[in-house]
Amino acid sequence: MPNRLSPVKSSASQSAASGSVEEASMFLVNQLCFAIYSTSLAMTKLYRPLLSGLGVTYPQYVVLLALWEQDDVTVTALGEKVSLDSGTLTPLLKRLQTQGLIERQRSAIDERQVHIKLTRDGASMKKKADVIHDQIACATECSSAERKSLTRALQKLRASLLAH
Amino acid sequence: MPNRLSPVKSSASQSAASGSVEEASMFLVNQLCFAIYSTSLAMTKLYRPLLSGLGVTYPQYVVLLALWEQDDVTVTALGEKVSLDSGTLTPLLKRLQTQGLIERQRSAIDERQVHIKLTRDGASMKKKADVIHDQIACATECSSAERKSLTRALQKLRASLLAH
DNA sequence: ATATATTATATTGTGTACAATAGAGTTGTG
DNA sequence: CACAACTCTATTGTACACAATATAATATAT
Repeated sequence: MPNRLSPVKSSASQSAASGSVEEASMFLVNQLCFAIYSTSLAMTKLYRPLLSGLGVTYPQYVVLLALWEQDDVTVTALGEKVSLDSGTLTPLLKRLQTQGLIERQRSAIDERQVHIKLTRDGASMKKKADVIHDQIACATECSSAERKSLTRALQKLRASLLAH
Repeated sequence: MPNRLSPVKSSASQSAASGSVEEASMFLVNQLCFAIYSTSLAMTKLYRPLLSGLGVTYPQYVVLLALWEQDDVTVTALGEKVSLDSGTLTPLLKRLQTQGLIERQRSAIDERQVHIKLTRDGASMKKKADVIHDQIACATECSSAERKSLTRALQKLRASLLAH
């Protein structure tokens, strides 16, 4: 059911790039922000089939990466590391818990805090994830030096964006 | 109500970076994919307050950018340009229509197609958006050449990712 | 000690993303 | 023409993201 749309004669061609185009930088595809946005989408799209074998999404994988690096952290500490707030993390962590990859334990010392710990399954998943890391690195068709350089440029950009 | 969490003594410190870390590239913050992901989040976070003045989100703004460049396009053509499918675009376009920024007209020639056209309001919003574009460019703290170089590197990376 | 402020996590509501599917419309082939 | 294959958009269901808010616990100030 194509909801309430008055049919009309379709006029194919139309205007292009109206207004003062100082140069190509005004075009959508040449905007830095769109490049970041669309590359991020492409990246998660590539990860999806690889991670589905582990039963996790890319954001969940990022949380696991953080935990493999430092286990037994609070939700807030984890959120700072992966750059997500409780509104995103709480349901995400519940899903990881349901899958038996992590445990959530409220601290007895400060009962506001919830400590996140890897289970045996969650910890052992690291080995399989290392393979995926290599597959993605290969798909980038970048040398290690290129990846490192691009990563540093993005880190610098991100810091500038967060400062404003 | 902190749902069913058995309280325990909190043990603050713990292991770090177990396993064979060839070098710093294994750390989350030094991974290219996380840099893209987190920079994309930081970017939309910076856009949000600026775009809220126009009453649109960043993805909606991207769609408008595409339409300012080429008006009267089908949903599929728009989707290819902004890299989104109908599952995302259909509800997004309905919101833009509700706000009176676009019109959706089913083609009489090929009734499968829906043509998206800017309204007067939608077209005139471009001027305000140009100001935002400049503000964001400023926040990047990058020179025009740096932005261009980074954009090109991301375009190349995205093409590689999409090819796999 | 008690009121106040602050902190940590959870909840609610809106808006993406996208896989999978549906369904109407069009095209190609015999 | 019949009819299968294909195209285009919409729908459904799951999972982020995040602002705003809620709630309980802790810290601070008086």
